[in-house]
Amino acid sequence: MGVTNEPGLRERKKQRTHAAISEAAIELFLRHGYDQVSVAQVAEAAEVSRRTLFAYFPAKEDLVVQRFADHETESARVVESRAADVTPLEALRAHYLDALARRDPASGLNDIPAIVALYRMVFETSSLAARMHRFQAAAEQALAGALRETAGVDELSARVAAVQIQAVHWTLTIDNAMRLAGGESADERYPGAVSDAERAYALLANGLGHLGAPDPR
Amino acid sequence: MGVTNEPGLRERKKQRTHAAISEAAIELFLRHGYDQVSVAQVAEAAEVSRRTLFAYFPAKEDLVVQRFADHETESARVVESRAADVTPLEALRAHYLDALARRDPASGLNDIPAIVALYRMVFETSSLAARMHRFQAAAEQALAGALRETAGVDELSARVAAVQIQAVHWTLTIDNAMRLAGGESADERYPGAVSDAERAYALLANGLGHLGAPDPR
DNA sequence: GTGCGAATATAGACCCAGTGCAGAAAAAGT
DNA sequence: ACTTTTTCTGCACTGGGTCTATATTCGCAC
Repeated sequence: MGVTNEPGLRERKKQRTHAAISEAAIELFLRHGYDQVSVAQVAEAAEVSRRTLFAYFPAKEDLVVQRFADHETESARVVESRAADVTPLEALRAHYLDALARRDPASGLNDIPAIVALYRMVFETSSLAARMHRFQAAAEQALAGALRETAGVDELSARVAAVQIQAVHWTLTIDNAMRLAGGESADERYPGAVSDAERAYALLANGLGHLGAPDPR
Repeated sequence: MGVTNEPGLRERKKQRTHAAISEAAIELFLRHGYDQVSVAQVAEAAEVSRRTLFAYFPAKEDLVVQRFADHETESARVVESRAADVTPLEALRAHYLDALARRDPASGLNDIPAIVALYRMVFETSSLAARMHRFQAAAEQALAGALRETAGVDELSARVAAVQIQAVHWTLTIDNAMRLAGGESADERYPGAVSDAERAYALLANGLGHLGAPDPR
C-alpha cells in the first residue's frame, strides 16, 4: 500500500491561494493603510475573485489577524507541559522571558520592520484590535481549562487567574511593540522588557494587596 | 441677570430625540434580536431619518452600548475618593460587594427582565461584546491613572494592576448576568455572587503564586 | 414680531463589507 | 474519455456608514 500522504494538487493549490491572498493583503495594508484598501483591491492583487477571497477569509480583519491565531492556545500548552514541580505561573513567566530572549514576535520584542509595522497597524486600527480581543478570549478559555485540569484549581479561580494572566501578558506585549514602533530597537528595549516582565509577574504572583498601602515599608 | 440655566428648546429637543431613538432601538432589538433589526427600522420607529440617527449614534452598536458608558470611570472614582487608610483594592472590593447588595445592574445581579435580556444580548452578540471591550479599555486607563496619582504607584504597576482588576470585575459581572439569564433569580444568586467576589478579590490581593503548587497545605 | 445666521434634519446618491445563488471551470475517481 | 465533486466566478442584493446639497428650525438681535 505505498500510500504517500502527499497533499494532492487540490490541497496544494488551496494553500498557495491562501498564501497569495494573505501576502497581497498585508503588502497593500502596510503600504496604504488598512482602511484605505478595499477587499476588492486585495482580491485583484491576488488574482482571485472577491467571492473566493471570502471563502478563504471570513472577514476583512482575518486577512491580518489569522496570522496571530497560532498563539491562541500557547499559554495553555505551556501550563499543560510544565514539569511536575513547577507552578503554572512560574512556567508562564519562564516561557515569556524566553520569548523575549528569542525576540519572538509574540512577545512584542521583534524589530523586523514589517513586523513592527504590522503590530502598529493592529493596535491602531480599532476593528483589528477588537478582533484580537476575541483571540484573547479563546486563549483565556484554553488557559482556564489547563489550570483546571493540570493544577487542580476550581472553576472560578481558574477563570479569574486566566483572565488576569492573559491581560497582563497582553499588556506587556503591547508595551514592547509600541516602544519598538516608536523607534527603539529590540536590543535597546530588551533589559527594560525583562525587568518589566519580572515586575508584572511578581505582581501576579504576590497580588495587589499591598498597592497603595499607607506604609509601604 | 436672572439667568435660569434651563437648557433651551434646542437642547431639550435634542435630548428627546436622543431618548426616542435609544428607546425605539432597545425595544426593537429586545423584541426581534439585534441582527434582525436594521438601523433603517430603528430610524423609522423613532420617526427620524437614517442620517439623523447616525448624527446621534456613530454606529449601530452605540444604540445599545452607550447605556453602559456611565460606568466608564466608576472604578477610577472609587479609588480616588477612598478614605486615607484604605487600599485601592479594599475600596474596590467594598464597592463591588455593595453593588451586589444593591442589585446594581453594573454588578450583573439585577433580574429585572428587560435588564437580563439586555445583558444577554450584549454578551451573545459579538459586535456588541467587542464594543464593550473598548469601554473596558477606557475604564482601565482611568483606573490606571487613579492608581498612579492617588496611590503612588509607578506607571507599569498601575497599568498591570488596572488591567487585572478590570478583567476580574468583568468576569464576575458576566458570570452573574449569565446565571440570571439562565433563569436564576437575583436573590438566589446573591450568596454565591458574594462568595465568588470575595474569592476573586482574595486572589487579586494575594496573588496566584500558590496556584497549582505541589503541596497546597 | 421680523429677519438673519447657525445648528440641525432630510433626502438621495454613494462606497464598501459580506451573503446567496447559479453556472463555469477544474480536480478526482473510474 | 466520462462523471462526480469541489472550487471558482460573476452578479445581484442587503445593510452599515458617509457625503453633499437643500430645507427646517432655533437663537438672537434689532
